[in-house]
Amino acid sequence: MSSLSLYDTLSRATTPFTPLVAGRVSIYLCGATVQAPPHIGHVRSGVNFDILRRWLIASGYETTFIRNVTDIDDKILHKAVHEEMPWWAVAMKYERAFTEAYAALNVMPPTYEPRATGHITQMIELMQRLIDRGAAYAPGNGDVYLEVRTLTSYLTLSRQNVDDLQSSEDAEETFKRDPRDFALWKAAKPGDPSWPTPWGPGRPGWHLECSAMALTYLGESFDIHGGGLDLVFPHHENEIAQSESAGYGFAKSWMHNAWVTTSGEKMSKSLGNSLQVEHILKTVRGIELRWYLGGAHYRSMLEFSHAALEEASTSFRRIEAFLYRAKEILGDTPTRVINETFAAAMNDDLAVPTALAGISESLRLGNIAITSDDKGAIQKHANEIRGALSILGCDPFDPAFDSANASEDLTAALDGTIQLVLAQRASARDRKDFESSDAIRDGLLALGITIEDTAQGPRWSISRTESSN
RNA sequence: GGUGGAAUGGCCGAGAGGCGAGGCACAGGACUGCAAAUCCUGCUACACGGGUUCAAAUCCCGUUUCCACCUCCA
Repeated sequence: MSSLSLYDTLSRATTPFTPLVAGRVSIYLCGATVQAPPHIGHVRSGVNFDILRRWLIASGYETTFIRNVTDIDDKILHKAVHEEMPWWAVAMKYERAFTEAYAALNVMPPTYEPRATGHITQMIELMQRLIDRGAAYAPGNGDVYLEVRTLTSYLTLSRQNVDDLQSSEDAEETFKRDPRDFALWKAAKPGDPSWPTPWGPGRPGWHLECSAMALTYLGESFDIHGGGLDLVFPHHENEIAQSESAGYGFAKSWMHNAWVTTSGEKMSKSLGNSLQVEHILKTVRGIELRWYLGGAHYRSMLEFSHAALEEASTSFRRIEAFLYRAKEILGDTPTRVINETFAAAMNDDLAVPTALAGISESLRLGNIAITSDDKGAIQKHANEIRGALSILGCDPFDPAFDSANASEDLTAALDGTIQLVLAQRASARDRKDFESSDAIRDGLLALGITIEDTAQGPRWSISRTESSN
């Protein structure tokens, strides 16, 4: 069996993964800044790293997965003014929206989900340490800055030169010693929320929370730090600067997911609400959206289109239909088995698209096995397909998706009813009264019930009701 | 200006020196009373121009087009 290799943004290479502590993996993922409802780009990140996590767990690692919520930030404060709500109500509202979106897509809840505002003490301790070590300074107005010029290394992740950075226009009116210095802490302005510190009341800058929380939950160094590609600079560079200046090892490797784009462009620029998760979920089920988002390689741009989303839904339903049929024939839910083809693909930097080709092959063989009534082969392929889908978080038998379980009684009653109707149809067909038998089939179809005549007799299923867009 | 990424068949999307990834769509066939589902067959591409090589979608040089980041974006 192959072993896992992952691409590391820092070294720009795919190398064998070796955890700091044998058998254990620690991951910190930059989660949401809760200032707006999630769009599908946000949850792609969640899905991509959820697949990583599931694969690590399946590979036998004990996994600690921290995904933060940044619940204090300029944009949240602006939004609070705009929505005429307290900033903390805005943050909570959108945090819930993210939680719901993650749940709809079967993204496992993190081991812990720390909020920035719950870690002010840790941030103050970290700033004090940075000041003591001469890496940070408090100019006296209440701000605290990290002094970039004192760093022995900076911008190693994005491989830029400090001198090449375009400095911000408003640099002259700040208290910075150098325009590239960044704020660890911001002095309170009138009306802003603030917390007391040795340097005066204020609130966290953007980057500090992640360094403080990673230290709190994962320790001085940990295995993998993840996030969206756009966080490489400045967010992750500044996290590195803070944590390393404080004397901590910090992240051993870095993983970044690519964006979902529209018309070749990154989403945020011209985003209406049409690409919000909530809206997309009116056209496809969560499991189908996940299949779509997780199907592309995590480092490839995913060019969103409704047609492509529909295609993903179609192909997923085909796989799902096979699993349900297999379950009917076998009389038992398939188990989860990881075959070597799938494992090899996943071990190669989570090559999901390659893994998908393997699933297609299993599906074909599984369908052939159904035709030839080879129960052993049906079992084998159904198990392997379910095993693969479970890693991708798209297992139709997962309680998160398997709505049939929730209404067993109703399903049984409906099945009995349909069987009565199908008996009528069968006798019509025996009489060669196809007009009547087709009328029954069409009537059921109009109610959203699809009838298929198989070698094992007629089979019914509920068609998905298109709520359209 | 600096740093990265991308261009593959009607469409989506992998791969990274040699053996046609895969899917969707479409066409033909098998099966079927007809459908549906399923299977089989067909369609066979790597932005452009050079070069290296026995062999290039893949490596090298150049070009074009597009995208991103460069201090508060997943």
